[in-house]
Amino acid sequence: MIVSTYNVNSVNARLPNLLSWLEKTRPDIVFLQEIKTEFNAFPFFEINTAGYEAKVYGQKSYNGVAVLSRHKMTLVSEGIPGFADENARYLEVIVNAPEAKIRAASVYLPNGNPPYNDPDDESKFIYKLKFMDALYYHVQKLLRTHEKIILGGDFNVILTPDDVYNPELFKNNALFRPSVRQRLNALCHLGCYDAFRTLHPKENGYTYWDYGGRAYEQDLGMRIDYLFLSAQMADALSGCMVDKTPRTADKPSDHTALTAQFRF
DNA sequence: ATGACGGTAGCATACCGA
Repeated sequence: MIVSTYNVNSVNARLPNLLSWLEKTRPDIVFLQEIKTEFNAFPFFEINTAGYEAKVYGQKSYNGVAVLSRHKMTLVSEGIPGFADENARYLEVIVNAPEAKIRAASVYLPNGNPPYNDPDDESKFIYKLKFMDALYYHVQKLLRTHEKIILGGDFNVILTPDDVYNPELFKNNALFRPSVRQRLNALCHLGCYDAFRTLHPKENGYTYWDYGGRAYEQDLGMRIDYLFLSAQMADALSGCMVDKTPRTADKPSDHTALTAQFRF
């Protein structure tokens, strides 16, 4: 079984890129973030034709998450249960694959940096911390089920200095500040296994490169997209890789896909 | 600290992003 996460930076702007990658990779489950469209404008026809069912938690212009699956799935929750959020950032489903029943969630954490015109405004950062706290308590509950669980998405957190090209530059950035790193570490310590880092302790594993300044060509990137596994899911993990093909294709997202393989 | 760059809304330019 193949599971991927991909921040597409608009599913409609990325549709040819996404479809050719789906055809080539044939993942069983895909988590999408920043689809930047409401439910009614999601390209259901093209995705269904490619062989995928889609669950969509959309939003106009900003945010929006989806799960694609080649197997039957049922909706569990739009948004983190118990957390009032005006933005579409969390979508949880159950995928009934022939080899396993899997609880799966697409996650898009807030960025948290202040607007450029008001660098002292901490409100977005506070929202990020609250979102992370809500996610922590929800995942704590999920893990008590002892199910096969996978959370995938853009977590907007650089976990360690090895996960960014120049940690000094990001010292005060909302992606790297101690309070968000501490919170993502706490999530890991609940029993969420970082699929990529578990199998690749040395590789940088970057999943995002800025559009500008030839950042991709110089590998000036960061690792902010993750696949987190419950122990029951991690037991089946057989591979994990950053798939750079969608980032190298025409009209790329600024992120690329992260893919894991499982054998049950 | 600031701008490059790209996407959306909507028609000029503002907002968002990592």
